[in-house]
Amino acid sequence: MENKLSHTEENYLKAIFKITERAEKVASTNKIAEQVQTSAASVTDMLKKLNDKSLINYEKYKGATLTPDGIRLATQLVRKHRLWEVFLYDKLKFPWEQIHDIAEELEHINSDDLINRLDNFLGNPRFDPHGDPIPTSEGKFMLRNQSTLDSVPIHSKVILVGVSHHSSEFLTYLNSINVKLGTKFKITGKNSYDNSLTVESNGTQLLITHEVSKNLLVKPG
Amino acid sequence: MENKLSHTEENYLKAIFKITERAEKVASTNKIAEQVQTSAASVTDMLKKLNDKSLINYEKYKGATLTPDGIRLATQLVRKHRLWEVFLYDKLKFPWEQIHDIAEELEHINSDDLINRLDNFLGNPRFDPHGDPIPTSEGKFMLRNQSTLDSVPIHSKVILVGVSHHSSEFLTYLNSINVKLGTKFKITGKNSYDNSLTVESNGTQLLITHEVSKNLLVKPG
DNA sequence: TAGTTTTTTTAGATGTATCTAAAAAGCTGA
DNA sequence: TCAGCTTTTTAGATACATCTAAAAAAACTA
Ligand SMILES: [Mn+2]
Ligand SMILES: [Mn+2]
Ligand SMILES: [Mn+2]
Ligand SMILES: [Mn+2]
Repeated sequence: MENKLSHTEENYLKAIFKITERAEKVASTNKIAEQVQTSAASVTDMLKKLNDKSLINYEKYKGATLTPDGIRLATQLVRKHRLWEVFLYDKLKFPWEQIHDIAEELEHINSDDLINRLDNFLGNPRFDPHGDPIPTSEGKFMLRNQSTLDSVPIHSKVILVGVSHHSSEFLTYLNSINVKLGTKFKITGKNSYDNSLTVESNGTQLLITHEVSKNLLVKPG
Repeated sequence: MENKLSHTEENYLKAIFKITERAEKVASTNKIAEQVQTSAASVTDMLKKLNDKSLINYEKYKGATLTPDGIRLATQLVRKHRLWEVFLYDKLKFPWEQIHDIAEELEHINSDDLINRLDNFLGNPRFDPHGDPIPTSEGKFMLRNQSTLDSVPIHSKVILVGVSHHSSEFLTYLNSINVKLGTKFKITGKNSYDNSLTVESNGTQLLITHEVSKNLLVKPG
């Protein structure tokens, strides 16, 4: 029935999943190219191939969406990625800014038994170290009520529950201003010129640029 | 200085390492082809490439040996393979016949930090679940005094300390006759016709074929 | 609507890893 | 020593993943 996919094919599926997960209805060639860091021409080739394998729906000039099979595979990849991140963080004590890149490789190891044992070994965690929900082996997500910090009203009190980028640079910056999951913020000011915020956190005032605030996921608290 | 190697290149290095580790002085094209399960023609191509990268010494029709750089890389691969096997066995409770194939993939994950943290997390084990010694991060092996079961004299008492094949079939067979690391044997008979042995183990008599006995590593005890 | 710009696809190459078939080299035993 | 067998290499394909440049389609916008 189903042939094994190459790492590359898997990374494309995950990219399309990420893009269509939130706003976008279809994943455009250019968006995918940016996500997997390759040329648009390469993406077109791969979209044809994944379409032939019935993992995506793709028509020339109309972008791609995942089929049910594609969704299932992409969700399993996300599950593996996030469980490995928990392993690296909880068990091997890696800092949160170093785990994403290693998990990007570990997620391609192919064994359902392995990942289910790992899940169990880790105590069936429901969120990864960046606050993202971990799909169950049936592919179920636990969605959480969250907003981005740039969208909450002035004077609100919120708690950081996630970050939408996992890059080492971004997370290292958050470390430097002493911001981590669970950190509480009170919005003390909004600058409409550049959409930056002033917030109170751990008893100190911080300036948060829009570039940063739109990647911080918070809930009321 | 040093470019990253592909999984394939790494598997060839490990194959040459294994072949030249014991008896053979050089690894022949055919031996390597058998080890990595490919054609002799493909091996010739790869030997040229690894020679160009100064990881092996190779001359047409004369087989290959590892250079110091090649030895270093192959030893690190063996270290990674065996440490992952310990993880799968000790932490995830996989049976010993299922760990080799998964470790074959995990060994290619590229991070010194990862493998040193894993080593530490596992309590710096010195042997893997098949009884093979685990190289240190400096590439040092702890060699052990061992012989193959087919070479010990009649009436000897020995303990199983290792197995030289990690295939699921072989290890499942050992499970079926209740043989594991630490099992004690007393050689009660030798059949010179087919080199099979009769041994006493756990209070029962077992017939061990030569094919099996030459893959059982024992020490006196 | 008719440029103009942006996005996407096609065409044509390159590099890696593989294969089979055929040629060449090496080994061996009468 | 040389004929025949074995081993290894070469030659020529294929498949995959990638690229750049050019062409085509779609989307803006004046
Ligand atoms: Mn991640
Ligand atoms: Mn990946
Ligand atoms: Mn093994
Ligand atoms: Mn391997």
